[in-house]
Amino acid sequence: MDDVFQNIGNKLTLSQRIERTLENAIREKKLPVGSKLPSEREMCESFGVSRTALREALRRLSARGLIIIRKGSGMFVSEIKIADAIKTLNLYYDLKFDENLLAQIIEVRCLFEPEIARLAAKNRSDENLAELEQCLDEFEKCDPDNTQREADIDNKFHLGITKSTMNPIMQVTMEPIYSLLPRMRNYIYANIEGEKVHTLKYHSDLLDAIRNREGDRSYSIMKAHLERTRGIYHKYMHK
Amino acid sequence: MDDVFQNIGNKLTLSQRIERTLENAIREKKLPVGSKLPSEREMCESFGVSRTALREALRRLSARGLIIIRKGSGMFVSEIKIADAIKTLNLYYDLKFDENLLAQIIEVRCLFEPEIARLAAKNRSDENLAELEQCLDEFEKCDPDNTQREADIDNKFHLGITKSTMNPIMQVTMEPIYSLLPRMRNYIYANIEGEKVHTLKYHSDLLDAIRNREGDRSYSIMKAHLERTRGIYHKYMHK
DNA sequence: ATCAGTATGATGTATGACAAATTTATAGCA
DNA sequence: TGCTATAAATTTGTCATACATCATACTGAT
Repeated sequence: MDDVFQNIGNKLTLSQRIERTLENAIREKKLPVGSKLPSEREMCESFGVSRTALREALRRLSARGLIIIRKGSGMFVSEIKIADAIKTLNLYYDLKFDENLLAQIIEVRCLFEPEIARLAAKNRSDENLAELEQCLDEFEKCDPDNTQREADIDNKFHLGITKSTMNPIMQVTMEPIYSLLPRMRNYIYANIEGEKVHTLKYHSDLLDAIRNREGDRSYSIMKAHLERTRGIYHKYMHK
Repeated sequence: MDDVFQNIGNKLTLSQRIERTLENAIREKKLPVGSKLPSEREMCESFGVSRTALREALRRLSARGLIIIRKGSGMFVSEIKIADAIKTLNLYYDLKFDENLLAQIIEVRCLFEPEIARLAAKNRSDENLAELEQCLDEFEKCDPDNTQREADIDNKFHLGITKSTMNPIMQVTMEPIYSLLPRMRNYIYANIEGEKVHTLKYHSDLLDAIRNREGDRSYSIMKAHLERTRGIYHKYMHK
């Protein structure tokens, strides 16, 4: 082990210790979600620290999404949302962004989404179906010049299929992928002449297969759909 | 639209505006990674705010991993790490944890990892191979009573395969899944009598297939490997 | 009972002071 | 000149106090 000598002089600051204490209390559900924290004055007293140190700990916790602070009202244990993690991932991608990113995303989608479509056909609920139908409808009616909105609806459709797997981990896993797409809207097939018709056909076929619980067919259609996207990328984008 | 009257009173606090300003500067790389921020005194002056407000903004940024603060030294723009996002996800799972989680994870792995194995066989480098070989070796030599270490090495092997796809998005996408596994070590097949032999065989076969760049075979072995895991889960764990 | 105004308590910001850690400058020496 | 040890300056961490701003509960008049 190389890390024998580490973590000894690693003194945490006071506010970090406070942060950790509160975080553990939340993790162990001594402070359940939705509950109100004591006021700053009270916590200062019970911790025996200044308001400054306490507040800086609370700022950190709120930045991480563990608590929400309402001015004049109080502080509450917050339900951590996937969105918090996705925000961090997005920031990561913002700084790591390179020209290969789009190709890599398409590759991931080609690999994962057909399987997702298969599972969705098996597990979908009627509500899922309704949502997908609405997406398709919106997509159909959408102004072709509004490529931004088009891409958003496209995205929502695919996310809807992922939700239909009824496996929340699946959704959490794929969310960051989908959240990456909007930022590269302008590079995406949506604004390639005549592509909307194809997308519409694929989506409509997919919906049909999922409605009838045809797993293998859903798989195939999704595969063809994304492979076409990949082809377009290589033809038009990849210089 | 129902939201005509929304988002007007939604005033951000001063420290939040400071946070956002600095965050944007980092995103736009006006403050490049590794660069030193001005001192608190200087920023207070240029922003025209108190030290309190500024510091609370800085605490938030450091909590989110955008900057690191060194007492007596200064503040520096930090390279955001995937680990930051994964920490948030882990917190999320900590609070959302229910008995279905393990089954859901296994399902995701059954769907995704065979495809990953196929791609890994195609794209792996010699370095990837060496890492996988080392994992296998360690796994073989590992004390069977040390199920914790065994599970960690197992994990590392699978993560190594994901890395071998040479697609960083793939890695980022799967990392949270793998990071979930250690916490459920005690529920996992590792401590089921005689299971190590099977795992070893699967891993060794997988390595062989990946070495020879046999994509389809890698797919099949991985599928069988994980389906066995799923079977064991349903047999032993799922009451 | 309804509504306006008020009192109270919560968080947000400002200021000044000192502590603690680090870096930089300085003085002394070889 | 170059090195070392000490001193000084700089920077972040914490404390204390005061006041501003927002949300809610209370009060009282209509």
